[in-house]
Amino acid sequence: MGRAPCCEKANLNKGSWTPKEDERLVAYINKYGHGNWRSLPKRAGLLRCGKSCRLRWINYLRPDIIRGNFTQQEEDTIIKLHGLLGNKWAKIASYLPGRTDNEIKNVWNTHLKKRLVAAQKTPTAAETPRDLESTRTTSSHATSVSDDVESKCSADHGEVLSGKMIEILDGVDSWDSFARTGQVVDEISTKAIVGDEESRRWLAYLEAELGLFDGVGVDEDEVEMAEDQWDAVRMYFSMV
DNA sequence: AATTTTAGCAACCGCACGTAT
DNA sequence: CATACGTGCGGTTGCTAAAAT
Repeated sequence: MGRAPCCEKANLNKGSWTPKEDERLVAYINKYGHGNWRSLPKRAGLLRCGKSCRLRWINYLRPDIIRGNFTQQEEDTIIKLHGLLGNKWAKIASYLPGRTDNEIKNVWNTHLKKRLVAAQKTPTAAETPRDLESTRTTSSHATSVSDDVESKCSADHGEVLSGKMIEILDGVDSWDSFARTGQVVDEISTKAIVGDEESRRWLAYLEAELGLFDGVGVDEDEVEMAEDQWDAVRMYFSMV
């Protein structure tokens, strides 16, 4: 038995959202919350599929979205997390507050993948072989990078390492966990990370947490991690 | 200036997973 | 336990703007 379609397709708008539709969706969610996405369009008076509304909200209309170019550090983080996690865009996004899985996926496919391929052919100061080496601590998850780079990424360090790292990643629970360590004390800061300083500290935390960037820029005094989280990291390195 | 090609991005589609019944 | 349903994720498509010819 096939599943019923997620929504009645007839007479629903598709394609780009109009400002009017955006306005209506934002107004509704601000007032009532999204609740059940499937029934939201009808309640909000939108001729859209619930999935379409959800996507539009998550990727574009959410107030805590950071729009604009990715910083070098964000790009480095994506490259290295992709090396560990593969095409787990949602997981990667959870380590980059304000960025969406869709956006990260697009950046990867349009910029970073090409850069990695180019860097592999002609290593530069920015993408040295050592830099690339750190991305090769990866797993079988990776499937979408160019075959050349991807095969290199998956070959060297094996399943056990990445598996344990992923366990730690799951344990750390990304941004929310960071917030709970006391780096971010209030709900507003947690939900609307826009300050450079906040982002920088978060990325430093991430670096320390994952051993990214080969220790560059990591300052343990500044990055106060919960003791049990440091324990997880120490345990990881003792296992490797 | 007109046309073609390429790059970037928003959105759609189908599947998988978790949960309720 | 089986089924239906809601949600989230990842792959892919298609539109638009910019760059190249």
